[in-house]
Amino acid sequence: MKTPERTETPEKTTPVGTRERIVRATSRLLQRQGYEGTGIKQISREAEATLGSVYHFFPGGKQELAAEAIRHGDEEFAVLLRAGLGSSADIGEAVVTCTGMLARELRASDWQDGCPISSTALETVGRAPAIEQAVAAAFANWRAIVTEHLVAAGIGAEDARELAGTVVSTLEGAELAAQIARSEEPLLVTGKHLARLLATYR
Amino acid sequence: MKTPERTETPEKTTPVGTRERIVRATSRLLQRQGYEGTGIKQISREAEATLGSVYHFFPGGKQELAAEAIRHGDEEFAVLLRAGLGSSADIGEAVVTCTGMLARELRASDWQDGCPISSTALETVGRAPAIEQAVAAAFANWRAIVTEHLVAAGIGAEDARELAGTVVSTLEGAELAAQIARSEEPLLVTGKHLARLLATYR
DNA sequence: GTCTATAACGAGATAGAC
DNA sequence: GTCTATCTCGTTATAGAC
Repeated sequence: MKTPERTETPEKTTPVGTRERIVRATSRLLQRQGYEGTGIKQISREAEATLGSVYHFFPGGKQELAAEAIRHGDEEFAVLLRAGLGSSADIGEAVVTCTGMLARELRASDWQDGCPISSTALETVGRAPAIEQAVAAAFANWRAIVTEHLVAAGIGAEDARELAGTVVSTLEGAELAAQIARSEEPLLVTGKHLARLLATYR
Repeated sequence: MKTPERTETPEKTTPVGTRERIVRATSRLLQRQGYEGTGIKQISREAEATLGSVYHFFPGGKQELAAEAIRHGDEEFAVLLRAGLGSSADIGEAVVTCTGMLARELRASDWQDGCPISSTALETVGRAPAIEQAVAAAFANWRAIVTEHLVAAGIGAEDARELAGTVVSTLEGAELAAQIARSEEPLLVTGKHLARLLATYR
C-alpha cells in the first residue's frame, strides 16, 4: 500500500504526487505571470509543497522546473488542439472550433489563461537553453498535429507543412490580441480568416 | 544657449536629453527581457543616467516608465509598418515586404529584437493598468494603420477592419515563432499566406 | 522525502546633499 | 537636475535536522 487508503470518492480526484503538484502549479503560474514574474517560493506555496521538496525534485532549480512545466503546457495545449481539429471533417470548420474553444477558456479565466508557454518563451529567448529547447519542441509538436489534420483533409504535404506553421503562429497572435483587447473577437475573426485561407487550397 | 555648443559633427547624433535616453533604454530592455526581467538599476546604467534622474522624470516608478516605453515601441513599430505597407500599390506585396523587413531585423539582432511590446504585454495582463492601457493603444494604432492601407487598396470598410486585426495578430505570432525557431521562415511563409488571404477579397 | 533556517544577493523606492 | 547612500523586502539557492 503505497498510498493512504481513501475509501470515499476515490475516482473524484486521483491523489497526485508532490512532484506533479509542483509541475502543475508552475505551469499555471508561468502562463499567468511569466518566468521572471514567478518565484519559487510562490510555486512551493501554491503547490502545497515545501521549498526543500521543490529542490529535491528539481535540483537544477528554476530553469529545470520551468522546462518541465513547459513540457506540461505543451501537452495541455496539444490536447485542446487535437480535440478541436478532430471535431469536424471540414478542416475549416475544425479550425473555427479551435478558436472558439480558446476564446471560451480565455473569457472564463477573465482573459488570464492564454497560451501556457508564450510569455516564458519570449522572456527566455537567447538566455535559458533548457527552456528554449522545451519551447521549440512544443511548437514543433503543435505544428505536427496541425500538419497531420491538414494532410488528412487532402492538402498536399508541403503546403500542409507551411500552413500548419501559419495556423499555430496565428492562433498565438490572436490569443495575445484577445487578452489585450479583453474580447473574443480577435480569436473568432481569425478563425474565420484561417478557414478562408485553407479553403483556397485544393 | 540651452545646449553646449558642439561645432563638430552636429548632424551625426542630435544630442538627446536624459529623459529620452531613459525611455529608449527601457524600450530596448523591455523588448529583450520583458517587464519583470528588467531592473530599474539596469535601466539607469544602460541609459547612462543616475537612479535619481530616473525617479525624477518618472516619479510613478517602474510602471510609469514602462508605460512610456511601450508608447515609444508603439511608434517605432508603426514607422516600420507604414514603411512596409507603403512600399507597393499591391497590398499583398506590401504585406510580404513587411514580413521581410521584420525577418531581416530579427536575424540581424540574432533573434533578440522581436515585437517591442509583446513580452511586457503578456506579463502584465490584468496586473498593471497603466501598462495595459498603453499596450491596448499600441495595438489599436497598428490596426488603424493597416485598416487604412487595406481600404486604400479597395477592400470594404468592415472587411478591412477585421482583416487588419488578423494581419497584426498574425505578424505578432509569426515573429514569436521566428524567434523560437531562430529562422526567418515563419515570417516569410506567413507573409505569403496573408497575401493569399487578402487576394480573396474583392 | 519533508521541513526550517539562513546565506548571499538584488530588487524597487526614498532621502537629502549638492 | 544629478548624485550617493540607504531602507526594506524578496529573490534563488543551500545546509542540515528530522
